[in-house]
Parts: sequence; structure tokens; C-alpha cells
Amino acid sequence: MTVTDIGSLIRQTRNTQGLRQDELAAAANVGVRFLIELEAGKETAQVGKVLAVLSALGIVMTLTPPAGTTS
Amino acid sequence: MTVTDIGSLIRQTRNTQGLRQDELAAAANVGVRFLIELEAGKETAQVGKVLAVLSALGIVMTLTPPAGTTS
DNA sequence: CAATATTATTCCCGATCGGGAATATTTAAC
DNA sequence: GTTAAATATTCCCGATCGGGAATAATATTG
Repeated sequence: MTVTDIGSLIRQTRNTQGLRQDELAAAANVGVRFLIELEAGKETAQVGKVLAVLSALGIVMTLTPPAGTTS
Repeated sequence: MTVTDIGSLIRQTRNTQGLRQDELAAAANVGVRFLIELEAGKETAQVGKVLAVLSALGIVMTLTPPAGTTS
């Protein structure tokens, strides 16, 4: 999973929901410029804001540790 | 999923793998201070570096869009 | 083609990042 | 208690964020 992957998924999900960039940006409380750069795969985006965008789209994140290290 | 959750999981996984903060930081190519702040739930951490840490620990991220929006 | 919608790029600039290194502070071991 | 290990906090400071607004470029539609 790369930042480019995340950006692509965000853009795709946004489109299938019929949202414009400025609408999603407003919903997630971020700037339009930030969203543009995030969709383009910006490595340096702040993780909190990335989570806000994902959440605004209803995208659920799951983190699975390597097998056998859960204990 | 919050940044605090991510930080907690990173710390926990790091501990179960017997890694010190400086060791993981070196493996992920980030600074020790960054890792400390990330484990504490720093909202403003750069997403690229967060992914690097997760990857160094073998933690897999999955993003699932809301049902019915995959098309 | 013309008109519009949408996305992307650039400007300025205060605020904050994030690094290494040094210094606490906390925790563990003997 | 003492020595050491591990974690956390501060210092300085160049690099970059990220905002709004304006402009440019790229679809879409009639």
C-alpha cells in the first residue's frame, strides 16, 4: 500500500459518490489544494488529514500485524 | 481508526518483535523522535513515513470503500 | 466552436515539520 | 541502592506544509 494507491482510491471513491473535489474537501475539513495533492499521491500529507478524508468517504482502514505477533 | 490507534498498534507490534525505538527507526529510515511522536499519536506525521514504519513492521493496511461504491 | 464545469497549478507566507544531538525521565536488572 | 537501558523531551534551524485566491489547463455539454 503506497500513498499513490491511497490517492487513487480516494479519487475513485469520490467519483463514484458523485462528489467534486471542493465538496469532499469541505466535508473533510481540508483545503482543496490538499485534496488535489493527496489524490496525486503526496507523500508528505499529514496523516490526520488523510484519515479525515478517508472517513468522509466512508473508507474503512484495517491494519493487520504479521501473523504470530498479535500476542 | 485514529492516529492514536495507529501509534498504539505500532508500539505494540514493535514490542512483540523485540525491537527498540532506535532500531525500528533505522529500519524504517525515520528519526527516533519521529517514531516517538508517532507512537504517541501525532496527527501531523507525514503519511509516507507512517507507511514506511508500518511496512518495516510487516503491518498490512487494507482500505475498504463503503459497500456499493466499488463500481 | 462556445460556454461551462472541473481539476490542477501557482502565488505569498505564517506555522510547523522533522532531523541530529544532548539532556531528562522512566523502567528494569543486579 | 546503583548501574545501565529504554523512552521521552528539549535545543536549533532549514525545509516544507497547507491555506485562500487567482489563474491556467483540461474535460464536458449543447
